[in-house]
Amino acid sequence: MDDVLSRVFGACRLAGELESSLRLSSAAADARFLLSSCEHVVDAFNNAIDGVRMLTELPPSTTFFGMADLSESPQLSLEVQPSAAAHSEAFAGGGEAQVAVGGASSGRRSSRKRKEGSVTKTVPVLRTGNMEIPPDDGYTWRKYGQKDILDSRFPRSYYRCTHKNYYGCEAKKQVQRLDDDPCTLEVTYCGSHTCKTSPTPIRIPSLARSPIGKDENDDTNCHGHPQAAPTTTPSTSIQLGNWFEGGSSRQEGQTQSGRDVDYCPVAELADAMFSSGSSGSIMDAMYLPRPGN
DNA sequence: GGTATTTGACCGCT
DNA sequence: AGCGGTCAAATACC
Repeated sequence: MDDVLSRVFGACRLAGELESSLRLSSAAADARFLLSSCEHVVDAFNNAIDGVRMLTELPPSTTFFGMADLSESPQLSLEVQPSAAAHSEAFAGGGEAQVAVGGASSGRRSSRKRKEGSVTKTVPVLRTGNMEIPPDDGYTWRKYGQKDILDSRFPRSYYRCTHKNYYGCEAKKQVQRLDDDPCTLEVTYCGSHTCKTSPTPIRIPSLARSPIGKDENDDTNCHGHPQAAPTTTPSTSIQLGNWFEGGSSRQEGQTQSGRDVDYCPVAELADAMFSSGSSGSIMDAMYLPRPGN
């Protein structure tokens, strides 16, 4: 119950902070920012609604409240099936996106192994100069595979949560560039981030080879954004910072000097302020159409 | 030296 | 049998 209330309060706070930021900054003139900000608020409320539904044992919502209108936008549409955990992840990064859960987002791929509860989200590739930056989803990912897909010009990349070994986090995602729109990525999230809910890491000595000194006393988790867990909610100004960047500040590997970093609020703030993005290198390889394609 | 990425091989599902 | 997903050795990077 507390968790549900926290979600509600968190959503209210997000809305209030959005209002404040719009009053205080020139962000109001930025349509992109407005869109992603509104999405974030809607997401927070829907997360709360799902929590309430679970409490009342009503069937989970099949559509996000208010999203029907948004779905008419060419920039954003949603198609959701039950899975509160999964959909909360899909929204971790905000930004314009299309979301579908349980597969069949495009109907193009059979995705036979796509699990129930998976969330498919299409996100635009952000361009910064010559670089194409995938939007940040707020988590840290480690690439574990790449595969040529039968009817796709571009390979599909497979990522798992960087903290899999340490927290036993089973979250995974697949990233693939769309054939018909190379400027768009289709990101499929599978599994939930246990690393975000577990205050204490799962100690598997043989597996926990990640920076022990850093993680050992680190009660933070692998994500920098609040999901619906207000107890670890960083300041919204940080989130807004990421939104301003199109959420591109962090992506695969959340690296600093090439290594995974569990960031503290200060580092996060600095990151948000200075757009210290490190993404791109991994995805670049994926984005480049292979010769012959 | 430690960690992340790449990539060929393997496994299981359809 | 073909394909998608994952593993793990090799390699790259810091």
